[in-house]
Amino acid sequence: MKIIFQKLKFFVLCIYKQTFFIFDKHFFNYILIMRPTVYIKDLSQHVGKEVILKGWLYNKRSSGKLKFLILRDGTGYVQCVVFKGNVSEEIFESAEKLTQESSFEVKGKVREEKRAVGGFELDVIDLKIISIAHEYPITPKEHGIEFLIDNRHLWVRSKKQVAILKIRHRIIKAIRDFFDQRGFVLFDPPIITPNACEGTSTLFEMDYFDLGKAYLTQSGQLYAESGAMALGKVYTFGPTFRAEKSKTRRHLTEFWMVEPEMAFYNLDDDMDLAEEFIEYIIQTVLKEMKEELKELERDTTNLEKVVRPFPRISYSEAVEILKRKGVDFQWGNDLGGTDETFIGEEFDRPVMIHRYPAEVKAFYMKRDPENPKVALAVDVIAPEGYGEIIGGSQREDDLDALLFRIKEHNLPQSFFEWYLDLRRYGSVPHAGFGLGLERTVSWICGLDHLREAIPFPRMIYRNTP
RNA sequence: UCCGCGGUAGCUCAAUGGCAGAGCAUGCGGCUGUUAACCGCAGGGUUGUAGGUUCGAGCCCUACCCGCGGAGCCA
Repeated sequence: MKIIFQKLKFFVLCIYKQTFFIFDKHFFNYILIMRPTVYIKDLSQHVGKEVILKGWLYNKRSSGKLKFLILRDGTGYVQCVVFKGNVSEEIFESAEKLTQESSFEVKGKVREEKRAVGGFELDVIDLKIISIAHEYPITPKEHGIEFLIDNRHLWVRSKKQVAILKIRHRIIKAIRDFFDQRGFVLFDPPIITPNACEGTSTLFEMDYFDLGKAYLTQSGQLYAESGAMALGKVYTFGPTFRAEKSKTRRHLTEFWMVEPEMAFYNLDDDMDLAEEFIEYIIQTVLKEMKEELKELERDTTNLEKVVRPFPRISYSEAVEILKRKGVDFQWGNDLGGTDETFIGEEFDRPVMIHRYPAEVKAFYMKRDPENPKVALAVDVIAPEGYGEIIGGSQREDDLDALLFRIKEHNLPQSFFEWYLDLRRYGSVPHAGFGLGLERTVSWICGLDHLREAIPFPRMIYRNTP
């Protein structure tokens, strides 16, 4: 504001009804300065008062001398009523000029109005156009997914997308609150890594100066183990990358994952934490994001059932369920997406499947002392067909056993020397898991595709906008 | 990588092998309570690309490009 005053000597400052006006020397144009700032979500506190709102035109309807402007400001939507008898000719024409998504500020009196969406309405006294929008591509009619994704930078303005993104934000906050309240320390792993973490997935490769190839991380877990040995309980939370040419609604090439890692935890402790974690996320979102879930028309009856304890079955029991359902399944194979859906259907809340055949799981998972054929691993399958949202395990803490696994998987031992050091210097039993953020968002919001669960999805055939 | 489906106006979609159309959006006009408002008028097209069959192709055939859905892999 200082700059404006210095540059424009001939401007006059006026204060009228809590609003500052700066007029130019002809008293022709003026700039409104909001005092106080009012957002649509707070309108209930201003009933009967004059306020100034700033935002964008979501939709417009008119009826002769009456215009209905639906304003959105990111916090909500409100219908602004412009009646020709209440405003100057100039203001009425301004309202006429507004196109979809034009930005403007509007001054008016707040009124409770049952007929309007949101329950409040603004009787417009003054209106100032900030910028007239060009013809907006996303019309109030339906669009195809290709077009919407092409226009993702604009699509995020749409009601459902706003609701999803707000729920995503709340889930992230719930995740952080959960761990922070339980003595976990955030421990950020590197994004650029010298080797494949689990040795199997295809990674995004890059040239790293004179050091040869480097890769985008597919998991922060190995680094988190280092953190757990330093800080006891840690969690990582960041983007991870998979170059797999997956082409399904359950996959992105770039996605966010939260990975807690705890010293002195065994598999049972790990499962206890995982179910408490999921319950916390779901119940928090149900309690605090009612409006957004309603906007998404999400039937929350199934989500409400997500309370501890969750059913825990072994992989072998899962195979029995599949066989009982008539699925041709061989003990030893990994569970596919459809298998998971079949098993998920058996329960009304997330199901934990533990003790998988060691051969289908990663090298760092500890074998079950009571049955060396299985690893102390656990996957949590979300209901309603949303599939695996958590994968975790107790880690191999014995140096010799881990060395054997690395050789068995043909992994280059030199890359894992630092990881082996964690077993050389005060090894302890420890465990952890990873939760896929977008799958969680997708499940809670009832989405049919992961691409709507992240602002800018990265998929095999798309890296724009 | 494999299997299936699709590509027509800015968008969503129609169109027996026979004049390329509608709704929304845009522009102009009308309406004092609209809720994806409504009513009237107008502009808007190299039917993904390249070949082929045919008197005639948006439609049939071939190749390619792009996208969507699924499988595998995984969170």
